[in-house]
Amino acid sequence: MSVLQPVRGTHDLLAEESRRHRRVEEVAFETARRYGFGEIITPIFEFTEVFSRTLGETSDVVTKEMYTFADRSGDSITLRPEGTAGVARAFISGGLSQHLPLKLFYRGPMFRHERPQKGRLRQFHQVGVELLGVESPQADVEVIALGAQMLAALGLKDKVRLELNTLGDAESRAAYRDALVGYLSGYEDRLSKDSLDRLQRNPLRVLDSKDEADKAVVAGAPLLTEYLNDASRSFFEQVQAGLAAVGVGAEVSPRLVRGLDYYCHTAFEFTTTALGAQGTVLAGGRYDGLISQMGGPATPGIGWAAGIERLSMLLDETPSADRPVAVIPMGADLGALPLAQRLRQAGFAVDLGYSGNVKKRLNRANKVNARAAVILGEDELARNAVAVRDLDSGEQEEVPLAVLEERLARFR
RNA sequence: GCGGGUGUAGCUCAGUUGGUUAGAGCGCCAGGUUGUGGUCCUGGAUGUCGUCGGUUCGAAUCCGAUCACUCGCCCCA
Repeated sequence: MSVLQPVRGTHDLLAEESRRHRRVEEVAFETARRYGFGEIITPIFEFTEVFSRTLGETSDVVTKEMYTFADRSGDSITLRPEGTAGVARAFISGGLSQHLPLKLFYRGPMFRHERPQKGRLRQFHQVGVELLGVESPQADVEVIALGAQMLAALGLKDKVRLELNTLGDAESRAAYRDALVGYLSGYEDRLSKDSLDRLQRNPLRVLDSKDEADKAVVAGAPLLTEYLNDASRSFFEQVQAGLAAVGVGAEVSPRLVRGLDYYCHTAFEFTTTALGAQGTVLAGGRYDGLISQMGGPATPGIGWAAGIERLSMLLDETPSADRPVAVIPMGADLGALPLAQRLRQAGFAVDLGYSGNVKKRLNRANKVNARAAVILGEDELARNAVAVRDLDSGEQEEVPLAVLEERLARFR
């Protein structure tokens, strides 16, 4: 088509799409607010190390998906690929350890240089929450319940399911990792190329392989639950019991793992089958080691992020736009502009066309789905009145200018 | 990053075995006279047929490259 195309994987959101997008954002923020979360707005770019150090040097995000560039002073800058690292950086640089526990909500664009697909973009948007400073599994329960409530408020309760797993603490995870690598190394001849690669970079990922041969090997692999120490086992049990107590249904999914290095204990995903290959709609977990790994005071944390575009696609209906009041003059110089101004200042959404006769202006009023029309005619104005027409019923009445706002109130 | 599919007006699409000025529906604009919409009738505008290059007397139709979208893989929200 035109030479002027948006950059691959980016989109303009307008009209219906933008309303769906905003609805997801607003419902998420409102739900988070009820759980005591306040908003944090961090920059959309950070020094590259903020991401490369926290996400793991070998992760896909760091090795091939970051938008990185040198700024004018030569510093390496990266457009944020996710939200947690920036929040963690803000926590440390802002000395927020004085305010624990800290409950933060964020929203905004994220950038990943991936091959676009349905529900997968290069600039996409997330809402997310982080709860910092609480070791207790109560935090995990609260954060997951918040996610579930937000999804329910969006009408998605029946479209998603919650998968839950534990990665154990560092000790359990290390022990299991060794056992798993030991087991898988015995089958290198049968594993797929992808899984041999995973074995090097992120062995737990092999558990989630879709390759049939891999699945056969994985079927006999040791289970993480066998390697959990008492503390980790107890932690996971408390999370499950807590979720049951607040009525959030979860399925334990032993093969659910996380791609990013900083996770421990709880890992969870809300998934759907409605988005093709992109099933994950909201995902997160516990990251007790992250803040200290970045050089801050040891601080536990748990959080999740959800893709706004993915949620937006699942919405059953598009929120309707405002229904304005149309101001329609039947001739020039009838004071339409001052009247529109007066109504706007009184709080009405007012549509005022720029040209055309009455017929055309009424047509336009339909197009913008106006609820009512205030029609200015010379005869009525001579009596200090205007005609107010209910555009749904077609009823019209003459209203004295002095009481216009009052009579218009029902069309708001 | 890898593999498959697609790409014609704002939108959804049609375009016969390559053959003159590329079509439909919806939408848009204008009219159906003097101050009233959503229906109806009539008329009108709009496309570098994604882009670039090649084959041919001639290409929207064939070939190549490229870009974008789309499905799957990797990975992820």
